[in-house]
Amino acid sequence: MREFSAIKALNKDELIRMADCKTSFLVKKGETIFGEGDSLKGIYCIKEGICKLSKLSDNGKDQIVKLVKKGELLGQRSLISEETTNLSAVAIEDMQVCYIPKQEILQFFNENNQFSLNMMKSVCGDLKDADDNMVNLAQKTVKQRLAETLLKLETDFGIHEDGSLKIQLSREEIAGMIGTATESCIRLLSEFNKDGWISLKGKKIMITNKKEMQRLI
Amino acid sequence: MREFSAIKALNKDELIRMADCKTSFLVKKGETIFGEGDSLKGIYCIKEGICKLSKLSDNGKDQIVKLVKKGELLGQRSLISEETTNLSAVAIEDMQVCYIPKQEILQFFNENNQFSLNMMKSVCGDLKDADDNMVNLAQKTVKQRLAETLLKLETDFGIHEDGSLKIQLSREEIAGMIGTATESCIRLLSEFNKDGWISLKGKKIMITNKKEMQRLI
DNA sequence: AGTAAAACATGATATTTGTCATACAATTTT
DNA sequence: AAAATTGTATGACAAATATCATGTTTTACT
Repeated sequence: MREFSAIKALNKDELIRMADCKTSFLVKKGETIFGEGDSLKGIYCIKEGICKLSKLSDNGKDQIVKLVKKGELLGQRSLISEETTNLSAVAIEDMQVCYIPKQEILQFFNENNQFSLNMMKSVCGDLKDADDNMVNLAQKTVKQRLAETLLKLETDFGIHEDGSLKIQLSREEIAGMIGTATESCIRLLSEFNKDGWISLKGKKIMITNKKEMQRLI
Repeated sequence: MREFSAIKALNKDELIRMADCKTSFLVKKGETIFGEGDSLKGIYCIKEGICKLSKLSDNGKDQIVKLVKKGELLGQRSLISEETTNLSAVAIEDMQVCYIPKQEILQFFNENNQFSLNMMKSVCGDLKDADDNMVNLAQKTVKQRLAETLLKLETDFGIHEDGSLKIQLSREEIAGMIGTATESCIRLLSEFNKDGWISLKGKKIMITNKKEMQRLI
């Protein structure tokens, strides 16, 4: 029961604790948690790992809408709207995920207003991010978007001891975040590398001149 | 009191009815309801008219994120998140708007779960729209976005007896919706006109070949 | 009504970005 | 370990779009 009162606060740590009383399951890198158009009977809580929420466009490219990490929920929008999902969720690294049935969530809604309010805040946060993102996609150059995305990846997911980004994305995935062709993304990464803004060592990306990159945005 | 129970359902009509017990005020075309970064102490309910929610980008262009019409609320996101607004709200035509203080809204949240749930659904709907929009902005051509936007304007706001769009937007505003330069927008409208997909009579826009436009998207 | 300002339109040109082709490197499979 | 697949890289070119310039039309103003 202690865990159930914890979910009401919807803090990341507490949410994970609540999730502990659920049996979590492993989702391996590249595996799908749910696909576009699935109808969900509950939501998922991420106990470990990162996944991408993306939507396949008609031109065959996968646009990444959001990266979701430990302590966050997946599928709330669909559950609340009582619609099928508009996005797919695919693991970017191995994950531990647990499932909370719809029924249980609705019970929280009814029993505790603070829970509703917190859930609403979370969705509102997503909405703000989406709006900001829209403006960037519409008004900024690919170069600016790449710089901004790299900086955001650093702040959101941190760096290793050697300074390289902890999160590992393929060039195609980075392109999918900034909304450009993979080749363009690769080209710009090379350019940033030559300019000394970043340093590319194999798969690893290290931001070496944050100032200049921020100035570009 | 009947009106207060009505807001809990958050139907558009009922919401307007509730708003009736508030004194509404006139906002003239072009006037601002709130600007970016304002901190709101309540939300607005639109009883009549349409406004645009937009964000000014660094390049000086105004990106329109959403058009809001009769029966919809303004400022919920900011109120729920307890943050300053990230968008500005400007009237596109003369409006009748009424103001509901924060306190009153919070009371509804506490007293009635259905109200919370409905508010949440509304925000979730906005989030879905925003996500879809992101994908369009990132992956579709300006031409496709223009066609899609025109069709959406027709379904969302209807047409006059002569078949022309009821909503009147400047070329600059249309450009701001699809995320392009005003000149590019004008050029494409001319092209659509020449191709017989639309018909331009002064300010009026009439869609004359819906099929072809849908095929493009 | 006459003037100023804003909105609309279009051409010429530059820039950005996408596409296609090809090559090499890294990873996975057999 | 070899072969096959996938990811990364880069050049050449094409297409899309932005920018700048300029003219016309419409709207707003006093």
